[in-house]
Amino acid sequence: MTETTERPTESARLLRIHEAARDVGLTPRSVRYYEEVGLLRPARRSEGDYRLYDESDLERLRFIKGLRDDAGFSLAEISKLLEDEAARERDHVAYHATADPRERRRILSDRVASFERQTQTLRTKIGRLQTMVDQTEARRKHSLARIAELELSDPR
Amino acid sequence: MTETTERPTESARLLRIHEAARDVGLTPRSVRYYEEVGLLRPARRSEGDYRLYDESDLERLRFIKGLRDDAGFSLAEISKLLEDEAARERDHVAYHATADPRERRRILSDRVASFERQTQTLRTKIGRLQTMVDQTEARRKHSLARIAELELSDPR
DNA sequence: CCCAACTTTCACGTGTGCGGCAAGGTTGGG
DNA sequence: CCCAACCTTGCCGCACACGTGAAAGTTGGG
Repeated sequence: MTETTERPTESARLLRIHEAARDVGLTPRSVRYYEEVGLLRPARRSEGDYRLYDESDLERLRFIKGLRDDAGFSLAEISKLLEDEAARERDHVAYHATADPRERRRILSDRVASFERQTQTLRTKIGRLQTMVDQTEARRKHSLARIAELELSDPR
Repeated sequence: MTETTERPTESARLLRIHEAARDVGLTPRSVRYYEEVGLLRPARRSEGDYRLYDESDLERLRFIKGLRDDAGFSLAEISKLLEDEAARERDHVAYHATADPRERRRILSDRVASFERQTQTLRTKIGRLQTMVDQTEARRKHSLARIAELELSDPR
């Protein structure tokens, strides 16, 4: 009965959809859409079924937005990355559920491997972008070389 | 009049749409679409209005494909980058149209600036991806640190 | 208790980036 | 000259990632 009303310290940190969306720079529609396609787990709901978001939800939304805007990943690709994240979450729970150091080491090793896969995905994209940068740089240097030639044949 | 028929050395290098598309790893449909949205200038046409592509067209198509697949740019963003490229082409023509060294230096300087803008666009994207890599790496190291702790409190 | 502002779900609309088909025209080897 | 294989334009369709109402319910301050 004393639990019927939420504690203000907790409920104060719960945001409704437009607040959450504004905080992370998205629209409510996008946030609902992400939930629709399974990128967000069903957020907590109010008595009247309003979606309520906490700080971890916001982090997740920022992560999604970062991948979409900055990295140019499709929601499908983001979904894959988030599955890994979810696996890490499950591992986290499993980690605290056990006291066996061997088990804990295994879980942590999985986490590390998961992080490494993620950086690999990102670095592949970086590599391809870098190739384009290199090509452009080569052309730039070619132009610079021609300028230098001109300077020689016709100094100033 | 002696120009009515094309020279075989030239026409042999002209590809029809499906050959061009296959060469660069696209579909004819995509190539036509890119033309439709203005990414490719109207390619040369045969007597019967067939699209004919030369090597520079293929380069352009590879450039587009690279930006789309590897870098994840939208066709709109690619369009911007190609406008710069077009400006460089015009400069190239202007370059050969003049013999004035001052003018030539100016044109080359513009080219260099254009290349620098392009690398800047690419590097911005790389930077954002790198931030994500760094974050992931930080979490990985955190996990590694915890593994190390475990090793200390419970060696083997 | 009222009401404006917010929310819900449902559903159709939009722009992008093509796929695929139809109805016809072109090319080029035999 | 014939015909299979290619090409043309035109148009409809589709998946993605939302935008935009509509109709109804919820919330919370006054």
